[in-house]
Amino acid sequence: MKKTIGKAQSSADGVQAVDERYSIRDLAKDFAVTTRALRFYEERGLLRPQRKGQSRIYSAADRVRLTLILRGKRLGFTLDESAELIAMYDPSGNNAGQLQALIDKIQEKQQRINAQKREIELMLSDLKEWEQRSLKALTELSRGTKQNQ
Amino acid sequence: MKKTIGKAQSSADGVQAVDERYSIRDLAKDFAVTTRALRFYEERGLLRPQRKGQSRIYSAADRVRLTLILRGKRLGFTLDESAELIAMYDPSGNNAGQLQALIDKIQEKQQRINAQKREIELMLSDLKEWEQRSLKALTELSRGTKQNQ
DNA sequence: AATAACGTTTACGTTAACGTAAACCAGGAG
DNA sequence: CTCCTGGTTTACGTTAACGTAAACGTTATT
Repeated sequence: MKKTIGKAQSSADGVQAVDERYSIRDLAKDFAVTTRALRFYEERGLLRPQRKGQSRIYSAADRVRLTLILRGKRLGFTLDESAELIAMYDPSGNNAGQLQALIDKIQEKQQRINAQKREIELMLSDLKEWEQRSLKALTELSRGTKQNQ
Repeated sequence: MKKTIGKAQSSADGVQAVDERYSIRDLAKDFAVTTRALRFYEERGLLRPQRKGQSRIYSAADRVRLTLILRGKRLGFTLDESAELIAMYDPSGNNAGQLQALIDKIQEKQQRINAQKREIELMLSDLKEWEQRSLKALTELSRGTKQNQ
């Protein structure tokens, strides 16, 4: 029932070679996105699958990237922001400065979310206060009409 | 130094008539939005200023609405959502069901925000873990090169 | 050979929330 | 009368993140 394409690679140059290969449909199904979206992410530089002829072939690394993209979306990042984040996550130009910058960027987002949280809490307490007042007004009104019910 | 237009209204029909009148520029300046935005909000039914000839005249009530619109934006609501919220806030079709629905809607948003908060906390703890590992790798590397610095 | 299933590229369409002119009116200053 | 300032309407432009064809190229199966 495994949906891998071709055969697994047992590369001679070590590390773990669990490099399964997925078609664009596989990824789309597994992550519940459209193929259009996947091609779009590639067009925007967020994914770089290999090619076998014309067709795209995605690796486990691509799945990780996609995971990050989608996580970014859930957090309200734009694709460009996610691109940045991924580039920093990537152990390519791996100096610690990048990592710290990444952390900073995410903490910024955290601030915004906390601010939102506070605002929405204020809004809710406002509303519940109103609710109390409305209820009180209603009961008084029903008393005014001499137990209408 | 008051930027009111014309004279204040002392309406005979009671309540508080602190109805100051503002031009579109006044509102724009006070809330740091463009006049274009204000006209746009009106076009979308979020504001309904009076007219004096062609010109729009905004009241204190309009300022409240605008406040809600902007608060909505900060919370990530679309204009349509804000429109709903404002309609519910508005003591026009004032039955308590509306109010409860409004509270529900906002609590939904609250859930989403809390979810985001959790996700971002996860991300951060992940990143900090990585950071530790990177640092450790670096120190070991420098020990390997026999205190290179 | 024909059909189906899956892939590709190219390109125009869509929604949201305004930005950015263009063209025009109204009234007060000089 | 002319110019400025500030307001108005109409309407096309813009960005983001894909959706939705259209037209066409592989295999594999019937």
